[in-house]
Amino acid sequence: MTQPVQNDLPLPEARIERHSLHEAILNRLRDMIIEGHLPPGSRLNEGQIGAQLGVSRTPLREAIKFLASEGLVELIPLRGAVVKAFGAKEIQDMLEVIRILEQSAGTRACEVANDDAIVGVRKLHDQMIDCYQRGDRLNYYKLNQAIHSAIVALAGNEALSEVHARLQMRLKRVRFIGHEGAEKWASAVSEHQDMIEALEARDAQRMSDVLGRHLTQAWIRVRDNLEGAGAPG
Amino acid sequence: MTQPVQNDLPLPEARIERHSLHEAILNRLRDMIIEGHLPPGSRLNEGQIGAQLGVSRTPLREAIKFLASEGLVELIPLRGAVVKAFGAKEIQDMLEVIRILEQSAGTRACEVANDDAIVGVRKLHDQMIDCYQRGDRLNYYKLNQAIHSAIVALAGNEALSEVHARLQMRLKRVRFIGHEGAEKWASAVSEHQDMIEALEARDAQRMSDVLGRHLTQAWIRVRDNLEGAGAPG
DNA sequence: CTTCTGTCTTCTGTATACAGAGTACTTGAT
DNA sequence: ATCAAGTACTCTGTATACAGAAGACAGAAG
Repeated sequence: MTQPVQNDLPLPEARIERHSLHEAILNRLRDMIIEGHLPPGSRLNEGQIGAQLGVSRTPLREAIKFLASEGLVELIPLRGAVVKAFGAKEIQDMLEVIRILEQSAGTRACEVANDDAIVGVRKLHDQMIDCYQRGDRLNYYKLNQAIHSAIVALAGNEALSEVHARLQMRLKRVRFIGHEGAEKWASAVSEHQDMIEALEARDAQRMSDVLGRHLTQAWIRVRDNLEGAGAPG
Repeated sequence: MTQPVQNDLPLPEARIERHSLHEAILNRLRDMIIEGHLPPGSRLNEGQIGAQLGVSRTPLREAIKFLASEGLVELIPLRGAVVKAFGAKEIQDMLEVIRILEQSAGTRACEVANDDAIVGVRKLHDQMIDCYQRGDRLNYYKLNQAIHSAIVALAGNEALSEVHARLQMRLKRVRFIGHEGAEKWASAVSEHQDMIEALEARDAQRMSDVLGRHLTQAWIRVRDNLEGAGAPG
């Protein structure tokens, strides 16, 4: 790490800025958790991960503490951190809170969102439909999350967006593994279609209803894919 | 700066366990922020605070990262952490999210809470009324928070309770300074009276209504006490 | 008097060192 | 062969050391 660096070469983006190490480690750890490289319940070996990431334990531990407050890992005294494993009940509860937040945000969005922002959501929606038709699950998934975040953002409530983002982050892994069948995917797309129409019509009641239905269905879809997902309870 | 520091950390009863240092530092820092010892916008000098608490910078920095994820402090690259200063809009937004959460929780509580738990809330309420009649503002304040947390807990949704607790934590300082006048205090008590009655009657609609009113009023009460509270925006 | 610049101090960010608890392995007895 | 106790290794938690950036200050130039 403290090698004699030759400074006449630009090294376009290889170099990690001192001040961005924390963020960099955070993102790497989140990815490792979400992508299942660090499975739920597994311990985070600081020495090993630090070596793997090329940083010492000090900033790594700080990042782990940050993740602990985010709820992605759990701190166990004298035994370090383990990747948090969510049970079915916990997942259901989180999805219910997300539902509550999105319904409120959606209702508010119909009242206060400006037209340009709604057009922005429509564009995301069209892109997502495109991914659906091409069978591009990964980008569909990403756009799906982006759309939900965007709708929440339309409400113009920073705290609401933040809380929503945090919960969505925790569920990323759970939803990441869920490869639902064709008909479930189709119904999800259909719900999204209703959603964007309600939004464009600024029909708050319909928006709230369809969001409620969508999130309830989301839970059902997740639950069915939850058999051996290492989720106790 | 490297003076022999007198260990005046908690030391509540004898020995501090190795594994509890993290929690101890966290609580101390939270207290220092909530009680205004570290005013909003001020930088956290790691050396100074570490000496004051009798710990080295390493565990202190880890606690600061944790608080950053909680939203109590803000990390500024190469400049450390500063106590987060909330503007009026941010406070209003947070209170709105709390309102949303409490209304949902209150509604659900009327459906699923068991009788004993409701009796528990009633006891807290009676204690709070007692504090009101004795003019004991500090304990009134604490019981007030406890009651709201308890009502949310009645819904039996861990994620909901956690999100609610986090937001309430952030607002602790703001509400801590708010010394409202007699008539405002009286109306708050009156709202709480409605609240407990609605809960005992398991009247979900009324519960949601009174909670909505109570939280809206809470914002008004806070706003009026927000003049020179160092809150930009 | 103002402003710019070079230097010095202070503080953050990271790495390394060390002590103690946890974990696994080995050895001995039943 | 199984189980228990002792031992050695591993890993966490904390302290200290060090490099570099930010901020403060003083002196010189305009």
